[in-house]
Amino acid sequence: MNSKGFIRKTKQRELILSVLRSTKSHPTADWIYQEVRKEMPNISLGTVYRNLKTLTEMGEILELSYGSTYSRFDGNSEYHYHFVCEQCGRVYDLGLPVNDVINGQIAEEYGVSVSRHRLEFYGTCKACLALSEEELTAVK
Amino acid sequence: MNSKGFIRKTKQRELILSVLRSTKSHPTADWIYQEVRKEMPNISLGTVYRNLKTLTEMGEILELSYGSTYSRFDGNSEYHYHFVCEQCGRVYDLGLPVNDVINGQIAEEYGVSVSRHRLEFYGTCKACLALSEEELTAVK
DNA sequence: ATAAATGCAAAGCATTTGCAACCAT
DNA sequence: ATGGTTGCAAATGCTTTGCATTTAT
Repeated sequence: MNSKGFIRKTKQRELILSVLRSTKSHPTADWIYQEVRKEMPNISLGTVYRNLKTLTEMGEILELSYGSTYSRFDGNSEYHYHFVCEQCGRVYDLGLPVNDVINGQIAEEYGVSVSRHRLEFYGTCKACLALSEEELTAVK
Repeated sequence: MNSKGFIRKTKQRELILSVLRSTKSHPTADWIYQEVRKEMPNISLGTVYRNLKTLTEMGEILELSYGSTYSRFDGNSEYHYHFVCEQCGRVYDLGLPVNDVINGQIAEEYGVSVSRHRLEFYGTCKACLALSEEELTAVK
C-alpha cells in the first residue's frame, strides 16, 4: 500500500467511505462489501479490506472489535463509547462524553503513557427487550 | 461438550486451569498449549480450545479480546480493567475498582438493560518506555 | 454402562497477500 | 512514466468440528 509514499484518491475508497458514512450501524467488512457491490459489482473483497485498513490509518473511520471473530467499522472517527446488544449483536453509539482526564490518572498511577481508552457496555437493547416482552405476553 | 449434561473432571482441564492460574500474564491459547504440553505432551490444541471455552462458561476464567486476531485468557475471573501496551502487546491488570453504578445510569438513560461493561486503556508500558529512553541515550 | 471428553485431522471463516494488469498523478 | 491500487485467487492463522476412541462417573 503506502509505506512512505502518498495516497491516491480512488473511486473504490470513496465509495466505501460514503457507504460507511451513510449508516449509523457499525457494519462488518462483508456487509460493506455487499453494499458497495450494488454500485460497483466488480470490486473485490480484498480491496474493501485494504481500504478499510487505509481509512482507519488515515483516521477517517474507526475499527471496532468485539469478541474475536470479526471487526466492525464506524464511519464516525471521533471516539465515543458503545453499547453492544448481546441478543442481536447490534452496536449502538452512546452520547456520554469521553472522559479523557482518566487517562492521565492511570498514567500517573502506573507510570505508563496512556494514549486512549475504550469503554463498552453490554446488555440487551430496547428492541430485544420489547421482543422478549412480547414472547411473555404470547405465552400468557 | 455439555449441552444439558454434567461436566466431568479431567486431567487436561485441571492442568490448563492451573497453568492459567499460575501466571499473571494474559496468554493466548497457543501459549497455554505450549505450556501444558510440557507436562502432557499428547494433549491436543483442540482440547485446549474446548477447555478454555468450558472454563469461560463455568466462570472460572475470562476471555479477553483485543483487536480481532486472537483471544487472550485471564486466570482471574473477577472482572477488572486492563492496560494494553501498544508496543509490546502485553496486557496488565489494573487495580482500580470496577464502577458498577455506571451500568445502572446507562440502563436508565437509554432504556436498555446493562449486564456489564469493559474498559481498557492503551498506551506504552513502563518497560517499553524505559527501552525507548535507552535508545535515545544510545543515539546521543 | 453411558455419555462426556480426548486426540487427530480436516474444515471454517475472517482477513491478508502475491502478482499481473490498471489507472491516478 | 511511475508507483499506488485493483481484482483475482491462493494463502494465512486462529478457532471450531466430526469422528472413532478413551475415560470419568
